[in-house]
Amino acid sequence: MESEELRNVGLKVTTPRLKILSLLESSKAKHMTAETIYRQLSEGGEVIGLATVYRALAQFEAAGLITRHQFEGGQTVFELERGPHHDHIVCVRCGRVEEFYDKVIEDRQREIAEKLGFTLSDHALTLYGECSNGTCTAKNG
Amino acid sequence: MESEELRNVGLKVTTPRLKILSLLESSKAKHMTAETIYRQLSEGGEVIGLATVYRALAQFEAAGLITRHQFEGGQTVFELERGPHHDHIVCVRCGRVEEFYDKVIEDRQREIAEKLGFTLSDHALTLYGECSNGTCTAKNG
DNA sequence: AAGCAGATGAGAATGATTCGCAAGTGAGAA
DNA sequence: TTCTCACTTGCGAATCATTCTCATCTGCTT
Ligand SMILES: [Zn+2]
Ligand SMILES: [Zn+2]
Ligand SMILES: [Zn+2]
Ligand SMILES: [Zn+2]
Repeated sequence: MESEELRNVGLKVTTPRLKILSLLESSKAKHMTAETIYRQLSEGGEVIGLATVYRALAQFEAAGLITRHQFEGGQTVFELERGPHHDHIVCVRCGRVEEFYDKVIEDRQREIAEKLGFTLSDHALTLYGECSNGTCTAKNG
Repeated sequence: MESEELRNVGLKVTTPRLKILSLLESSKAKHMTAETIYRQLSEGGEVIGLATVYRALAQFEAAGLITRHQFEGGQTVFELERGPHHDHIVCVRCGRVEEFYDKVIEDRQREIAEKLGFTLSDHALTLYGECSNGTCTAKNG
């Protein structure tokens, strides 16, 4: 249950937090903006403030429950931290986001950091391109 | 001369553009924010608007003269597009930025994009970590 | 049931970036 | 050189996303 997740990371179990966490878990869209979460909850009849959504997301992130991504040209999106680490490739035409994991790249990053005298703590890798015509759902031709 | 660069990319040669380009070329800091550029030019006695700086940077980027980077937790920074492509590693304590290029990673990205049915057009890779105590200039201990 | 630290909603405040517009200025034409 | 005009610029207003303020509310503990 989501209540457990919140308790486990030391967050008080409140209605707004539960609703946000539930939405993230049930949504078909893996990557959501604060606005989207706010809107969907509001449309669902919930009385919740945008500020609360931002606050909750920040806390969830700090607690390691979710991760934040900043794709260029778009707003910050959040996704549940489930399953193994992965990076993203974004279609610059339709916005579709695919995930991938590449051990070679992951290992290389660590080696590079070490070589440069850094203790690697995180990384952000996002590829940009156009998805194949068959799958691209871009608005204009 | 900078005038040439501007002409070559089809931009009219104007004082503001020349000043901004010159600053980018002469500055010891490779990565600068629009604000920094604006402030340094203003302190140098130039009469220039912040909006003009943003406009010029956007045009320079579109023309391929500079590249834009968005390191997490910081403002957008710009750097002259000179020399070969490279990615960055940023110290989360002192903010120091080092550059690196890794062929293995670059090649891998292309393969991944292809496998996923994307035509790769760009990518953003930034590593985060702490640089060695000897070189880190973090404010607090 | 009572008490309190922490949480929330609403709206104001921020900070970065973009817009709108009247005035200014390159660069080719005359 | 001067004329023209589309392109530029400075300035302030406007946006947009995100954060802050604060009075009110709500989970837990006792
Ligand atoms: Zn993802
Ligand atoms: Zn697409
Ligand atoms: Zn660089
Ligand atoms: Zn450092």
